[in-house]
Amino acid sequence: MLSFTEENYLKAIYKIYEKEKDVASTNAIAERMSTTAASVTDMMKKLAAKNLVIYEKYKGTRLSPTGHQIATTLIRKHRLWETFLVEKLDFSWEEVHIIAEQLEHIDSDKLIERLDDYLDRPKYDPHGDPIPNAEGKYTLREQIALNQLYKGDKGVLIGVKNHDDQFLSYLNDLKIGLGTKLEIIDKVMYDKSIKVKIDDQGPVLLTEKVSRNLFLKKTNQN
Amino acid sequence: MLSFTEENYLKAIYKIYEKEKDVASTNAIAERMSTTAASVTDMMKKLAAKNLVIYEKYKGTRLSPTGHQIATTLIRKHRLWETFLVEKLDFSWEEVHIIAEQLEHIDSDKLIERLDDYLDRPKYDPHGDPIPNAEGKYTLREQIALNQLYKGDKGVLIGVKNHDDQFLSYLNDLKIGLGTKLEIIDKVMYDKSIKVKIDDQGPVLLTEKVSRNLFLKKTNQN
DNA sequence: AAATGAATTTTGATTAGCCTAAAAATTCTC
DNA sequence: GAGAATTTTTAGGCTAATCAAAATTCATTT
Repeated sequence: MLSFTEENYLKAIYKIYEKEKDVASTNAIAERMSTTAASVTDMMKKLAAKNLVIYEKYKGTRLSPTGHQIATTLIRKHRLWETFLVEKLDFSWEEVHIIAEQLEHIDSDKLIERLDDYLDRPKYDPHGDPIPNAEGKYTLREQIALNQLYKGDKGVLIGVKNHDDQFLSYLNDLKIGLGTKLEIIDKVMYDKSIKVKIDDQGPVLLTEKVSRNLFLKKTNQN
Repeated sequence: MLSFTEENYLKAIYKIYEKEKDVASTNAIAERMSTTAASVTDMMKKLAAKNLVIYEKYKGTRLSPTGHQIATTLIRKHRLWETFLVEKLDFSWEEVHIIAEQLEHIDSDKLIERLDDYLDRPKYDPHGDPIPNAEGKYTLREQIALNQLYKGDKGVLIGVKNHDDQFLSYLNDLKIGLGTKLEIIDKVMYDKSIKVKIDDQGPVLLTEKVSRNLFLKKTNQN
């Protein structure tokens, strides 16, 4: 049985690996866990002794197959719970992360599978992130960030890169959510801001910082 | 913020108090928590320092108003989650306790209230136990143990005293659950066993050990 | 009121997770 | 490739929660 803390370390390593596609450095793990490098070194030794990670002094840490399995299960649980909170309990997408951080540690295989069934085996969570299946596999969709599109392009929002409270609330204010149709009216070269039409509403100006964090499925050809 | 462990201590004290209507002795708490009296003494000092319990050396421990509030909230959460697991995820009543022991520690007021709404504000959990409301109040029903009834009496099962896996599974086998109609066909004075008709099925013999643990609402007068 | 036995507390240790400060290894820079 | 800067590890210590064993207090009996 793993502790809450050990599980969180494995998840942190997984997340770093997802981005870097390389070993997770001690400092990177420390930053993600809001702790010190010294604590990370201690924990890596412990997890290595349990064969959950492959740790090489001064080189960094990778997940072992077992560690990887545990990490993807945590992601699966997290995203299923987020889906439950939004779909069934009517939470909004910026509220669910904190609660799911707790729920993901509930230990019951049967519970996860029943929850998955109850939600009709969803493939994506309320932020558009893929939900791994029981084997840890998930399917990525073809998606492109809004700032990569051109004037005249149209698309539907299928995911967000940033899961920040503030960012998501800002999108709520703009009435932008998953499934929202967006069309690029104009791009301002000077500051890379983009004027978009939102679900047939009047046009709105989005800064590059925002448009970079919106993933669309293109609905026009070219 | 309380730890998982501190919360469990408060719940243990509450449960002892529910039964004994008196102070909870150090040994009684130790037994419920499967720990030693020494550990309990340490913890009582800590909880007393936080004003969650009233602890008097060598005398025993009672809950403070704050401690009582926390304990009933835990019971509330536990019973709501059990209800969720049975009603929505189709678990059976003997499986839910272990999982709810974990879920009850999830910290989010909004989550509890949303869950309560989602379940249509149930008053009783899958074992027939009352669910405290947000203020910690609950309503007891008029109920009587099956072994207190007489030949010819009829009733509906509205609760069970024992929550043991084995006991509940045995009831499942007999097709006895909450809402099941029972009628006393005969009482054997010698061993206090009772012959009952179950929901219009053929009669079955129940030992006193079983009948003592079944709470009914009487449906005949006399 | 002393003695006995049970209940409870104190004492001294252990483990997990974390920290700071110092030392060591690695990487960068010129 | 030597020295500087950065990263990582080691060393030593702290706190929370636990335990076994010893000491204390309480309750009861004689």
